[in-house]
Amino acid sequence: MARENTSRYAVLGMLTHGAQTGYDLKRAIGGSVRHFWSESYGQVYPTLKELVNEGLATVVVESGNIRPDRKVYTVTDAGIEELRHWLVKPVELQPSRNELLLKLFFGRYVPAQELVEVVSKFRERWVEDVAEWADIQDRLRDNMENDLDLRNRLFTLEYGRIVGEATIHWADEVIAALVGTTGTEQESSS
Amino acid sequence: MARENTSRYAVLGMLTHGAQTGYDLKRAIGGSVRHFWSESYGQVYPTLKELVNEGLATVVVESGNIRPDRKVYTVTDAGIEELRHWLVKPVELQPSRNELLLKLFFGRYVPAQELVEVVSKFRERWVEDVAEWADIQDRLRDNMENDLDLRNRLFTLEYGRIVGEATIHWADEVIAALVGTTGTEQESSS
DNA sequence: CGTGTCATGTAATCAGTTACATGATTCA
DNA sequence: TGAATCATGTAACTGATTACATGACACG
Repeated sequence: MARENTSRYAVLGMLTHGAQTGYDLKRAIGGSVRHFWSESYGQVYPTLKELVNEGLATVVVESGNIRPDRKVYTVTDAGIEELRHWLVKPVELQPSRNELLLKLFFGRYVPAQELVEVVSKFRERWVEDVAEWADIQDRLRDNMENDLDLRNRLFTLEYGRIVGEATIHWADEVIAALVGTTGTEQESSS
Repeated sequence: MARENTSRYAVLGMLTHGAQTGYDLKRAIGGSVRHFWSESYGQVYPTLKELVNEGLATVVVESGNIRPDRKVYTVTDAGIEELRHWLVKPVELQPSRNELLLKLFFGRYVPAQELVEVVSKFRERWVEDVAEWADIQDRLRDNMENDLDLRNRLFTLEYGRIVGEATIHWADEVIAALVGTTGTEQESSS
């Protein structure tokens, strides 16, 4: 089964959202979509080359005056079509690997107190993330550029908020339950 | 930075939870932890070999009477120690790639109606999953084997329920917002 | 008699990160 | 003067999946 190379679409999409160079692209991905996507240079540059080979983008080299040659990429109509085609395909079920849950599952090998600490740290990270996203959400709404991109972007931020709060809530429950059993002896030798 | 080879711990952990052979292990992972973990044979067999090389497990070949040689693995004390060591380490922040959010983010290139469909399918899958996990949760609680493993396992199922419900709730909001704008023209040509 | 289960594994390939390599310019 | 930013890329490696290869037995 063709494993879906989603990086292609992330790159293609960001090009339609104003990014022009590989460097640009990487920064843009580290910006507005960083809470749900990431790419490395080792992925971005080869992908751009491929897109050009396949006619989904064109490149113009801006050499001369400034620093290293700047390669400015532009999406072609075929590129937009490719993006559209991907957009309407139902999402693949994500690989679903959750390391924290795996640790909890095998949790009997350490004292409850240790589990509490691991879950607490996990919780703290979510608290920070949710706060950050809520912040971006507020600033975006103030900007009041009332277009489709804004609406869609708010959806993604809202996801972070809702799912994040649920995660925090779950962590609270788990911590409470574990603290309730502290003192209860965990199996501590094989 | 050492990328954390979590498969090792999944394999190690499942060995402590009753799995004995590679085949076993794969099935066990496809069972009780399938909603948050998965492994392929191509990962399981080499990992088992490594664990033995590192003294974290031992293997006894059961040849003779039955079909192909059955290789029965057992975790050593060092293996349990290794598992413990991993358990108390804070979880790495997950790569966080969410394809659905990426699609929403680039959503302006397709009509709102199409987005509604993509989100709806995503939602449906979560509804099924949550129902399934709630089911397992109920059955487990009835079994009433009141040990630590049960408690920890219920935590993982509870995660699925809470986060799943939040996800469904979010999807409802998004769908409602999108349906509210159907008819509003999306940009449909570059 | 064919399908499913038990049971092993490897080779090819893919997706992705990290580290390396280079180098000018700008700003504190 | 030294760090940050702009800007390119490649090579090595890792983690993981998929497809392939083999084969016997049990059950309907």
